[in-house]
Amino acid sequence: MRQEYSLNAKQKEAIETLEGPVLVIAGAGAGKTKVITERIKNLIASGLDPSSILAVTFTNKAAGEMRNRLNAAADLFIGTFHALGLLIIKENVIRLGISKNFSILDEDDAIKLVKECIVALSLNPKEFDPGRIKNNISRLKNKLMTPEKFIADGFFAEKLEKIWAAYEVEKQKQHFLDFDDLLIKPVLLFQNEKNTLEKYQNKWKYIHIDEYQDTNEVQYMLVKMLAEKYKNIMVVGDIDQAIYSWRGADFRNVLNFQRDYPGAKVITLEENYRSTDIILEAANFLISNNRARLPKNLWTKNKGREQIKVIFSEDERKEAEIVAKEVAYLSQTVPLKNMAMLYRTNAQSRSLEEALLQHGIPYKIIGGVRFYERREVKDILAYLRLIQNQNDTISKKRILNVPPRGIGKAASLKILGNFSNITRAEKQKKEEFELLIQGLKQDSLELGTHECIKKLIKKIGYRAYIDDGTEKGMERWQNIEELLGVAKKLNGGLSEFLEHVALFSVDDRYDAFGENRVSLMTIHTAKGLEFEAVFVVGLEEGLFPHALSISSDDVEEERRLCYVAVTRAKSHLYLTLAGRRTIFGERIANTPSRFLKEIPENLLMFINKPEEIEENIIIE
DNA sequence: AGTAGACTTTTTTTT
DNA sequence: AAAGTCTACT
Repeated sequence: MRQEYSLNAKQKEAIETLEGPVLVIAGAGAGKTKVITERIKNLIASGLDPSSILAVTFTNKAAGEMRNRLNAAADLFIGTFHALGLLIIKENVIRLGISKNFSILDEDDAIKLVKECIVALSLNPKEFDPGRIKNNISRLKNKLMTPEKFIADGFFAEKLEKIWAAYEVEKQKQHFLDFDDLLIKPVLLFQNEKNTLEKYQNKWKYIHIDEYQDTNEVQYMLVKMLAEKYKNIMVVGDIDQAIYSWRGADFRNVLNFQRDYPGAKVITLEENYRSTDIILEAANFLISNNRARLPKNLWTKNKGREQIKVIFSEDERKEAEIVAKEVAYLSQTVPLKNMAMLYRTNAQSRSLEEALLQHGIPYKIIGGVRFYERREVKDILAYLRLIQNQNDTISKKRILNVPPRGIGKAASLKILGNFSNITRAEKQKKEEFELLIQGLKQDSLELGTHECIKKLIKKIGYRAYIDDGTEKGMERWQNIEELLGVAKKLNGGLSEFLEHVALFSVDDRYDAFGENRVSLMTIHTAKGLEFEAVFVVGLEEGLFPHALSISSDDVEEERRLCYVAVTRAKSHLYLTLAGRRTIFGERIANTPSRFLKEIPENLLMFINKPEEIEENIIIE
């Protein structure tokens, strides 16, 4: 992905400004990663101790790429906000009153815990959807709100507060931190202990923040605190690529940078080194429909040879079929690994996959049902979490009878401590289970994680349990083998392994130089990547922009998402749409996305365009 | 305690 | 349409 070109004047200015606050506004493909890495190189070349440099990225993938470009050796922190938070927490567990054996709750388990709290409060989980409640809690936490400070107005808010309070208590009891805690705890620590904050301020004197438009309030606070003393901070961002507001991100942080850091130098990078002029012009027209933005006009020296192809098809199957055929055709000149199919929702990958299989085109899905969330993987991880943190009842509950060892619902409740009328047989089962965990704990102290997991699988007979000879069973076993592979590669202790599993997701495995396959992923996942040929599928009202964003009046974020999608393409761009689509097993007729109409027709080449696209609704 | 079949939910995006 | 959850029966 490295761009081989000499630096332009603006880029030079950015990488040669080594002191003070700097805001770099960098459009898509303008070389922002290059600016950060080159500036870090300059800092090190000027004699600065690398360990006083901090670089925070939005994804692990971006962090990995940055580290590659810095030729690995340099000893500095490059990582996500969550990894940074975890580092600070681990160095201050005692001050924070957190058990050393804490575990990180993944989103799944966090929602489970919320559900338990809802049930414990005698509320109906159907009325108070655990996932939605968890979202609400998360949004509030990311604004540094607490259940105590929260002023509940109205029935729902009152219940929310109760559930939230119970959730926090339960987390404390079971030695859990959720993703939000990884950011909040350091901020609270710094607010309460100025000398601790100062220690970190003195440690990280030169701070770099990537994707600043996607920082939320806690992240913003954390950065502000760390940068306050020396004010050597470079943030890089692009408001037009802000696509995480639903997660609490606030692109106004970019707009406020000059207010927060008076005298900040502002550098705007507008020359794009990625796409053709045709693709860029389309992107510029599209995004100019947004009101909330800073005027910016990306330009390029790349002359495009082909228009953007807009392909209409009857339904999602035909859409996938055409896309697969086009990929096969393109593959004569463009390697598969330089092509990507991008979609709004994960569910769309299915039809694409089927068509690719039929055509025998190798592909890989990035993201989707995430690896660490697969049932068999979670089972094994639950054992490991319980070994590490005996207070973790979420994991205990999960594996008490997995594989089946005669502990049913009733016995399970008693063993988890809710009842005292335990029978002799149940008591024995309980003791056997405890013995098993103790034994495994001993193994984990004596063996490396890889060996430890192998022994665990053997002891509980897990392979026989999941690998039943069917194709699915084989696949499950393969996932376990992959997990073993991760453990072997990491070659560290159990807690290190569990941390890795908690903070790194599958998309981190994406490798631009790896196997020759087409990539399939959501547009969110594609942020920061680039491909010779890009297929953006499903450009229909209701899907993209998504119906939920239309009803909540947030189409501008969808448009930014479309802008991100379009600007991933270097030379070939395809926009496809279907007249009807199966959603929830129901055939739905769709009209073309408004985004298509926002691109001037002279940049487009229509294929299979129906006579009257507006009246493309057919009653079946 | 374990399972087959009914019933329900899913699909917005994720560190 | 498919996967997950619940229920009632063995």
